Amino acid sequence: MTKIPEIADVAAALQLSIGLCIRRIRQPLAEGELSLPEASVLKRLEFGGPTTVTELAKADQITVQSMGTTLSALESRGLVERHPHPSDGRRSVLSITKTGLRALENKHNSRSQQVANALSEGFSPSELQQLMVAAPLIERLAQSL
Amino acid sequence: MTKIPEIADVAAALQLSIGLCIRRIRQPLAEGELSLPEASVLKRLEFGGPTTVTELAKADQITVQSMGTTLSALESRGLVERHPHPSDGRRSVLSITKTGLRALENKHNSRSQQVANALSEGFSPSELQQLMVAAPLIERLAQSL
DNA sequence: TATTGTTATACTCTATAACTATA
DNA sequence: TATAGTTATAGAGTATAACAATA
Repeated sequence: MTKIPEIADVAAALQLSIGLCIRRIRQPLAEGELSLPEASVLKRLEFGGPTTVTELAKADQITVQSMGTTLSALESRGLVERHPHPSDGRRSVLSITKTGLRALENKHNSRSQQVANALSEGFSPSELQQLMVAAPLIERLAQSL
Repeated sequence: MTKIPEIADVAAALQLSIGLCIRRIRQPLAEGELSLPEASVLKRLEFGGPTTVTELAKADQITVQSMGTTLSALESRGLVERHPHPSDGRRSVLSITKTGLRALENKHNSRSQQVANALSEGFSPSELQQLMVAAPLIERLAQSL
């Protein structure tokens, strides 16, 4: 019989694990690597097509200004391009460049890929299953903070 | 039959959920609240008793210098105290103060408590169980990054 | 020499505030 | 007025480098 866990125990366990994740993932990247927010933006542009700063900010639940910072960094490295919106002069339309697509393909240049590599090397299928189940729960937790 | 999840799917799901957690938890705290690293230090001092900067840094897997920053902030708010080590003049011994203990007790003044509150309000026992199973896996993932 | 700790500096990712330009 | 975006500034949490004091 599986015992119902105490809230405090779950909270403590998650804080420990997620806290460590935060610290690890946040560590400085080597030259040219993609940070988590950068990879997130590039993936959205790859799969969702060209869009605006405001839409990208909404998708990642950060402010427009913060998204602007990330986009400027990506633009200066030639990974995204800014074009004027055809009908609305206020907007800019962002799209991923060929260089950006190549950056995403590289298996070692992003935290995303490092996560994937770590998973494939150190976890069993049933553990992957358990992580898959937990992911949406963690997202819901984040949403409610 | 539960399907074995694709590595890429697990990686993407975890990035989304943990990434959002990172952004949420990192948001500025209200005056006097405890940040995640601050609460972590206070809890260690509460349960593990007085110890040194180096030990605390090891426990949270950050550099001594970074831990020093956190401790200085806590000290200036009167939540921890620094005392000379009895036999080794190089070391300082940190301990939690009564004010620090009171800060930990307050149910609303830390990210930790916010996590606990969110869990108790929005998750079923079986979901808590699933999170409990995932926590050590996430920690192992973080360790291997 | 090795260990403990501090100070100085910088980086990433985020925020708020104030602004310009367009609708 | 409202919306889209930029620029300026600040803050949290980390890092590395260089140093002083003690073992």
